[in-house]
Amino acid sequence: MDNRFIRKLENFTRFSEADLKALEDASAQGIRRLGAREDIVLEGDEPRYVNLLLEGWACRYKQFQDGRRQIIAFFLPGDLCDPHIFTLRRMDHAVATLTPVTLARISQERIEAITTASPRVAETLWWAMLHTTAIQREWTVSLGQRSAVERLAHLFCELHLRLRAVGLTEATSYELPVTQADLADTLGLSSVHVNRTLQELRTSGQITWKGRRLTIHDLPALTALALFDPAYLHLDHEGAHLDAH
Amino acid sequence: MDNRFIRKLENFTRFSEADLKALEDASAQGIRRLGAREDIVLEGDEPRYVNLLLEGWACRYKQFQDGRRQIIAFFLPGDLCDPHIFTLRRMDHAVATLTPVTLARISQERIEAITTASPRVAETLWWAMLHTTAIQREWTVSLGQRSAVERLAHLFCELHLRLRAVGLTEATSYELPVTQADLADTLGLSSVHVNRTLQELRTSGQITWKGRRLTIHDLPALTALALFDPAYLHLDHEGAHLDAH
DNA sequence: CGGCTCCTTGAGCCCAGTCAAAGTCCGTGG
DNA sequence: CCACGGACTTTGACTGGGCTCAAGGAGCCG
Repeated sequence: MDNRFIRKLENFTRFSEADLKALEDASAQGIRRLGAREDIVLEGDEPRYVNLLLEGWACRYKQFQDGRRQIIAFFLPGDLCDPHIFTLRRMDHAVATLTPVTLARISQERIEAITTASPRVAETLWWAMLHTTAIQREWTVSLGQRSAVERLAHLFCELHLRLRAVGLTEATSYELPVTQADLADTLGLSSVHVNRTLQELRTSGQITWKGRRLTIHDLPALTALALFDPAYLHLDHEGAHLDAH
Repeated sequence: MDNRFIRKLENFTRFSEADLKALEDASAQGIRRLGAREDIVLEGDEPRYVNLLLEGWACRYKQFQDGRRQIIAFFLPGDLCDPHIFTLRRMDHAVATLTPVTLARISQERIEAITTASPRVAETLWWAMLHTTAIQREWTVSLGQRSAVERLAHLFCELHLRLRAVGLTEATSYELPVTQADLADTLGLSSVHVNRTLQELRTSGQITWKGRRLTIHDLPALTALALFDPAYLHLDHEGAHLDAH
């Protein structure tokens, strides 16, 4: 299966044929391709569509007048930006691509149609939203309490599991198509310090990061260093009681 | 009106008599009183009820084995903890009181009943959840990009508007019933540094904080210092098109 | 009045930031 | 196939915001 969206959602529950068809149809609507570092949604925009990321990486961010920028979240393939965003009048943050991406645009009506048609799908979109907010909380914890190495290690562990959930990892490695400056804006560090912290992880033999591919050499050790507990991702088939068949 | 919950929700839309009755009834269920610094929900618990905070302050938090603690969110009177939390199997964080509180416990069935009975109420609970996650994003920005003074100033501005939305401010002041250590765990600072930063705000004439009451002497100046933009709180009657009558 | 808890202050240190320059990689065009 | 340019990474030297440790003060409650 190459539909990362459905693949992600099936980490919660297994769909029926009808569910699958409805989700496939929804993710084939309004396909757009964008290049790297393009804005998808601007702060202040009126929400018009739900954007579904099919390929590539994007991010939420907020930027101050003085240039400081915080990346608030990463969108990975299969991630849906805010299924209920229509309730709000204006976007309070921006969304931009990090790499070239493929997006689907899903209308409010279609979201309503597929959730009305299947309570299982409705519940699963709820789950996706709770999963997203749980990540946001964990980022709050990282920025508030973790040191530079811990933050970096934690992010690498999180990305490993999120990408694995959509089939985008090899055994111990994955594509990490962002710059050190992006990581700096994500982790609340300077890019110089991200660079030095990466070297610390490299020389201690924890990771390799060459030509966009990150390899984790000792995941248990990195997990311990990061104080990483995967429970908050809720990727462990928690909707088993809703499974089809 | 002394129902802070309804008062908060009416910052989004105006309810009908039937909506009001349903919400009043829901917030009168399973009333509990707890003292200061008691846990309401533990990390790892199975979610059983939605907790509605009627009086007092509480917080979400996460704590590491080594003692580091991050307060992830404040719950103020009228705040509802996670209306859809039942979808998840286990809590990935804890909730505790900061002051003595009064809580209502709302069951999953009742939440479903009132949202099914009134699409307006359903939409408003959606709004409340989006409001909460927007605050979480802004805290991410604060911890990632704002300096100590800016973080403190930003928090004071945010609390001012959130408390005003439920009628808990005087013109320029409000009750701030937390310790400097709590603020430290919220802002990712040490309590010593919070103390020094508070003095900076005091000696520059921005605030007074005596006997639990915080007074902001020049809100525009504090807003500017904090780079505070209230848009993310979405407290500006954004559901006007849904108003009853 | 004794004993909490919380706040305040001082001294010294360190993690991470800033500034600046050089090195590397990669795509593009001649 | 090489030269160029731009984006990104790496390194060095220095600075500073915020941390730690520690002790003393203030307020409050029984």
